[in-house]
Amino acid sequence: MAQSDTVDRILDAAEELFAERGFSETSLRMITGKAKVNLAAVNYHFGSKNALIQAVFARFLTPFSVTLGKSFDDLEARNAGRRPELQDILAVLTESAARMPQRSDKGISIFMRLLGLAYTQSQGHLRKFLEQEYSEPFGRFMRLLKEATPQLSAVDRYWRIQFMLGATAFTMSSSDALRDILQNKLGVETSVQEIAARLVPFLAAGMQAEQTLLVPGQRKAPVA
Amino acid sequence: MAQSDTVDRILDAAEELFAERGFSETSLRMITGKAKVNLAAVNYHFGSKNALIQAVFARFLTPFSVTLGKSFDDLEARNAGRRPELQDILAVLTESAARMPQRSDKGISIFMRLLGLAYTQSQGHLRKFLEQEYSEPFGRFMRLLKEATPQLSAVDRYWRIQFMLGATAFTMSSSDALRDILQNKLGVETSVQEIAARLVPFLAAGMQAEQTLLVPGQRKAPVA
DNA sequence: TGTACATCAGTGAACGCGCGTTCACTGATGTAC
DNA sequence: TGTACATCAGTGAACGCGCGTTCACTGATGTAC
Repeated sequence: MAQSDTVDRILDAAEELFAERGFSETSLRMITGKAKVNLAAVNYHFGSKNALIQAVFARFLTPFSVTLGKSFDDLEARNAGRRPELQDILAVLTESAARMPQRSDKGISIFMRLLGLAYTQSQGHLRKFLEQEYSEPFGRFMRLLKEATPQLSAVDRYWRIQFMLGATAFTMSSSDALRDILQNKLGVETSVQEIAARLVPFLAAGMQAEQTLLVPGQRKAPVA
Repeated sequence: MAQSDTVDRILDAAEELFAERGFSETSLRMITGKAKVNLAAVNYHFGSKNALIQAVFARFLTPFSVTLGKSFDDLEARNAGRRPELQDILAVLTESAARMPQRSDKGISIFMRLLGLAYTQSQGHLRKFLEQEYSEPFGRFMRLLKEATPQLSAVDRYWRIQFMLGATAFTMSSSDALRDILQNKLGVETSVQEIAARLVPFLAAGMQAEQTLLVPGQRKAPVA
């Protein structure tokens, strides 16, 4: 081999194992075993396990954020000043994800599950890394969401975005397990694209629900 | 001390640390250190770390499922044969949670975060335990949801329930962090009750969104 | 009432194990003169 | 064209550490006779 493929083999194995088991439950010995490389190669090429985790994310998030940026450009050009529709913004996200070059047929679901895990597992270093590297496309997404939901107060919008992220990250982060259950219970096969197609209307409807009315002091826990 | 309180001290410490850091990231040494008991006491009283995790869940889930069962009885009595409203079913859940006797002011948020972690972290033994112990109230909740959404196909309902669980579990499992951000960014304080009051309309609207229309073969990933 | 024994909560120290990381080393390839 | 040196990917073995668990033991309390 003229150029080493050790780095890629490590990234491939790590990506799959992290998606399957989470970060702290995946050891370097599992990764190097699956990748058929020497244990010390991870620290040689990446420096540490944490740096490897970040490299796994960078490898798929960097091209994705480029694709996403272009899709946002298209969307804004199409709308030419009019405010974008919420459903369109969400569709841009799912379509950009689907358009990514796939390393395997499991590509999108691994990708989604990793994003879910990043949010869910308490990996401080990873959250910092993602905030630093991808604040631009994330900020742009938030700005578009704000324009598409002018009727919401800032606080309502904030929480509803969390609810959306939650439904998405959670569903995608356990999508393999969920799909298996569905297949057993209902005898239906479901692709990631189909899940996304079901998710988008759910999220859009939730975001556009009637404004939350909070009566202060209402429904406090009663004294026993 | 006539009766030992070691067991309760361990459960209190474990509950708080698990909610803060997750299961595998919390060691028995942290727990026994915080509880000010001997390291070996966990294995003496519970048998293993996994059994301790299950005991933490049993301590709050068992009384909760009793309360919830009664609230479901009330709901069905009130409706007397008519089909229950979706919003009412969800409200019963949040009110039952709020009515639980609290060990501290952090009670509900710890409780919620633990449920989120149970779903999110890959703890096979815990999932099995919860399925065995609490299948009855969970099944009842699912049946009520089905009655309240007769317009949905079984597959659509299945996925939308996953989306609801996701939004809830995710939001609750990081609610402290989210609340901190909100407080910093927007200068607003938010209680768990208020988050729940915002979440319920979001979920209800999502569940009742227009039926998903899937055109087969549409929006497949294009060949590059 | 006194003695012997059983039970049980709790303890201190150690066990073996898997972890991420380090280190001295090899062997192939490229570069300078 | 040949030799000396530098660079670099990769390796095998070991390091120290924190982990969950175990074990022999203590000391207080209860029970039987």
